[in-house]
Amino acid sequence: MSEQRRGAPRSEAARQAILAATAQLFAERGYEQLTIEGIAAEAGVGKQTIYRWWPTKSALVAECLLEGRLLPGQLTLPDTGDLRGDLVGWVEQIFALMDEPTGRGLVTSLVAAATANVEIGARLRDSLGGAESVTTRLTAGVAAGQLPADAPVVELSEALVGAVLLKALSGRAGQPGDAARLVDALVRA
Amino acid sequence: MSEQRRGAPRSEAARQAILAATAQLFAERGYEQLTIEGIAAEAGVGKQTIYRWWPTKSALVAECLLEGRLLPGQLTLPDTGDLRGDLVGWVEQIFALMDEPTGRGLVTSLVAAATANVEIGARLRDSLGGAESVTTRLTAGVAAGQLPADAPVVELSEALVGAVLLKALSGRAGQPGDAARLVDALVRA
Amino acid sequence: MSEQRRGAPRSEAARQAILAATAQLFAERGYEQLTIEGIAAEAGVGKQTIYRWWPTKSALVAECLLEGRLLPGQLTLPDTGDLRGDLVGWVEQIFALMDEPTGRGLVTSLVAAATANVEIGARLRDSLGGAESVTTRLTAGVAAGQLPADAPVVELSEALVGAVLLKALSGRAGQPGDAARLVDALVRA
Amino acid sequence: MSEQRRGAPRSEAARQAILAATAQLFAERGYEQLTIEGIAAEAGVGKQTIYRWWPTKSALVAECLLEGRLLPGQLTLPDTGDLRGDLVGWVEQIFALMDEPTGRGLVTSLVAAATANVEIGARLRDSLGGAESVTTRLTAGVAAGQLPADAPVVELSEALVGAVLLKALSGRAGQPGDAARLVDALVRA
DNA sequence: ATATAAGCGAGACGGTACGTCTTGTCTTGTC
DNA sequence: GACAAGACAAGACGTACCGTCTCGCTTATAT
Repeated sequence: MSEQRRGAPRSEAARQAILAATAQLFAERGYEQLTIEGIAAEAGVGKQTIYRWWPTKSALVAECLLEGRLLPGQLTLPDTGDLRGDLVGWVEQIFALMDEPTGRGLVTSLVAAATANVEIGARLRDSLGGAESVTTRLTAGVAAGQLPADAPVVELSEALVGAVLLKALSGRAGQPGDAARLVDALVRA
Repeated sequence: MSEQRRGAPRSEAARQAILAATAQLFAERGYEQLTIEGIAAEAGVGKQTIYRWWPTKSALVAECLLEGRLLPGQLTLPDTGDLRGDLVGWVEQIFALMDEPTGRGLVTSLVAAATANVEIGARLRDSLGGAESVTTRLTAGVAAGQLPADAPVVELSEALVGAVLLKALSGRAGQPGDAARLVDALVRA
Repeated sequence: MSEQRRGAPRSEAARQAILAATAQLFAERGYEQLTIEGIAAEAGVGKQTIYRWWPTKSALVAECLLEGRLLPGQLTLPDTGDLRGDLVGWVEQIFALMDEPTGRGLVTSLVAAATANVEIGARLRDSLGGAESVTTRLTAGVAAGQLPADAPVVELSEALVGAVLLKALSGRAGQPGDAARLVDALVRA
Repeated sequence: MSEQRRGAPRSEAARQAILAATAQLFAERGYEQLTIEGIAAEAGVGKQTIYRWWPTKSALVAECLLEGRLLPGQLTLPDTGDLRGDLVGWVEQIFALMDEPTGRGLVTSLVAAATANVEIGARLRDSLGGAESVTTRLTAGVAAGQLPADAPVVELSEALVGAVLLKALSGRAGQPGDAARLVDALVRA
């Protein structure tokens, strides 16, 4: 029954090397400077091996993002019970990240990647905030009575993440008090 | 007294031709596919004339944006007295624009340009919303008593524009009702 | 044991097309007007394919010269037994060639190429005269008793070829009797 | 009667600066690397001032050569009474010059210039040897009875200079004894 | 066992665009 | 009107990558 494929199976070692090289070069140089040839050389792999499995540079970056190889892990939004404090802390973390040149490059590179690939955009929204962390946290806030029962959690989290991205793009991060003011504007009593 | 420059002055004709060609090719092909060589050819200009006055492709795009050559003019946010209605209509216009492939390309291209150049980012925030239209409209709403006197107009307008951009990036525009829900989430009574 | 090369082997078709294009454009326009870009276009080849195998324009021309693609074939120095007659005839042929604009361009272009590349100079000396034809002919003359046994054949042939080149450079070819006078000055008695 | 020209007369200072700059850059970089822009910059002169008076780079070089700004002055062929010794010494001087990289560059650059401009070729033949020095010296030798009365002085001097040039082009200068052998081959008792 | 396929590293290939350099012409204001 | 300065259209330079295409291995079924 099973029409079994012949020939060598895909090399997992090559796949790992490619994704690792992509993540490293992305971090070092950013999305624009990322080249397939550079990745192939760094990974010790033929270019064809990349083109065989990923149609575009952006697809490759999307897979890295999905595997969590691009974003630092500590950006998680905690739940200490203090909704406002948690949100402000999280936004401040992101602003601090964007104040280092490294961090701003990371965020703009991710956004650049997102402009090239809707899937990266969706992924980025989810992993930066969207469904996963912010929405969850807001929903918890509703359950805890810190937000009205009918609070539009999805819209609020998109607005929060969007405002952060916009600040990243326009290089406006970092003013002390910004984070608190933004959170208060969206999640006020 | 007068620091007198010598040599031929900058050619305004060349400058106009270059900006016009940039705007046209940007609209036709987007930021990524935009090439200095293509612009020079389209404008009937030597490449050096471009490099003499603009250091990068992104600076050239920034100047086009500043001169209003990239964004359709009809995106202005009106003031009919009905704050909520005005905002919802404006967001719906943007969502409608992004539903056409042309429009989404335009917005993502602008964002891509913004990732390459902070000035473009700032400009984009201002011209899409930021200070200029949305903030003004919200301030008018405060004056009209439709918003509390202490409403954080700057933060709210950044959140609104940011949410719109985020939807553009993640390809999520267009669900009917989205615009209204977003506006209500931010500017509720 | 065998140092095995990997990757696609060099394309002989591309090599032939490049050399043919070089020879054609050299004949049409001369060495100075020869451009790598023009050769690539004429040959239907990427520029990099030229740069991959030849370091400079002059190296490319040297290879064409080595393969006999630049000089007309009929310039051979015959051996009819009449040493003086053979030499005079050969010099007259060259002077006649240089009287046409094409011919003078060819020779000055070859010399221009030689100034850029010692190898071309050596090649040119050999193929125009030096070791190959004139020396051989003079040696035959020695054997036939038309020249003294200790005649400095190498120096004489260099002097003959040198004098011809010098006339080519100074545009002095073509006076009837010049060829005979030159040969007599060198190979008298 | 005299149609009097109006306006400023040609600036001799500019002319001198241009020729001096040309000679210097020619010596530093050679004919191929010589650029009108470089000369103008070095001379502190507008490009147009060069184009106004010289049609081409080669005409400019020709004028330098004519004014003796390109060749070292010590290359004169002396007349000590010893014809063979004078000639051998002169050829050895030239060979020695060509053994330094500077010297070979100088000669090949002059030849390159000659390929671009017949006038330079004629000038070069004359100033390196032709009419001026070698022919004169050989004529003196005839008068002194060191050469037969009917010796073809013009042809011999062209052959001598030509052989030297050919050696320069093919990079063959410098073997000790070469100079003597060459002179003996042409001017034997 | 022996075909038959596919994957792989390597790298040549036809292209496109880069950013720089130079050409020869032109346009200023100064002398 | 010559001059220094320098903008301009044109186009070649040599480099970097693109995405495709051979090569000669090295695995894996499938016969």
